[in-house]
Amino acid sequence: MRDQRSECPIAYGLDFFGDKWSLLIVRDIAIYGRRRYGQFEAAGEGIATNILASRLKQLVEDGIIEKLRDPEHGSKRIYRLTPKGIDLLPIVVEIIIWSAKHDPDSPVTRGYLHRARRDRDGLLEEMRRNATA
Amino acid sequence: MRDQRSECPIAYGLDFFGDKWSLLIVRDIAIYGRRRYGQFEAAGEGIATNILASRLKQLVEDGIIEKLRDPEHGSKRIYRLTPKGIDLLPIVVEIIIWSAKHDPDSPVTRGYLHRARRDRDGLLEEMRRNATA
DNA sequence: GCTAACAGCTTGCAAAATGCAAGTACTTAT
DNA sequence: ATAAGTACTTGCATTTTGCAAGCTGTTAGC
Repeated sequence: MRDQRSECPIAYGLDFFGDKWSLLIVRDIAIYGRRRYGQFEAAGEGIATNILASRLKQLVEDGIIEKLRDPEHGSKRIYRLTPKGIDLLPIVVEIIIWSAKHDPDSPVTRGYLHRARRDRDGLLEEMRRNATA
Repeated sequence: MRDQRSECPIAYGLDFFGDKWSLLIVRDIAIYGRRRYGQFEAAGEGIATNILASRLKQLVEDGIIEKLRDPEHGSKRIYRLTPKGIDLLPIVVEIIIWSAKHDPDSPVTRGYLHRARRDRDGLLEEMRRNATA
């Protein structure tokens, strides 16, 4: 358990994912289907390898993702979201909605936004299925 | 406009509020009704004064909060959420829900969680009204 | 009008975090 | 046996954060 800053639930949550990279890793797994170290590294966000390794380790320790060995390739490691990590998806969706509204160049489609508002539970359910596929 | 890390909407949003302190400031204004520098400082989270000043300045520059002079007290500054900042409230609510689920000592009440799920729009509307009172 | 207190910062510097670039260890492919 | 793939670790430079003291503008009290 992290040292707690305060008893506020927002501060509590931000102690887990209040840095930039943690939610981007969750995004990579949940939205882009990336599962391996090299894929995170190659995601194009410019993360340093020591920071990536450090964040993956922290997210595993926090129970947000899990690290498995690829049975077919001994060198490869597979990262997956745990249920605790999957519970971050509503936060990810709200960030997408916020950015779509405030980024004039946002690539988010009208269809996605429509679905996020009208069928939010359905969208989240589909994301959960994709994240555990 | 910040230097953009990538075109991903999550990365875009996190460039605005991906550090710990920014969302805590939004929380202080929206949930605790704090509006002044001294109240943010005294919120008990341990923020350094130079960081607080720097974050407030950045949030103003980003259009998330606005800074007004108290007409009745020339030294005082009043910070308020802009519409862009108010649009962060759904993210704040999702963080509260996540923390309530995963923090065994969470102070979040069952009533709050019930409302967040069954009357999410109503809760958000009430928060918006409180944030602009 | 002067002084103290209030309010909101700024500054210099130390500590911590982040990132660069090279290197390491284990595994697989040839 | 060697080269390549994969996932890191390491040393060090750079950047960010935070501490503590101090500064500037305004108000309150006398």
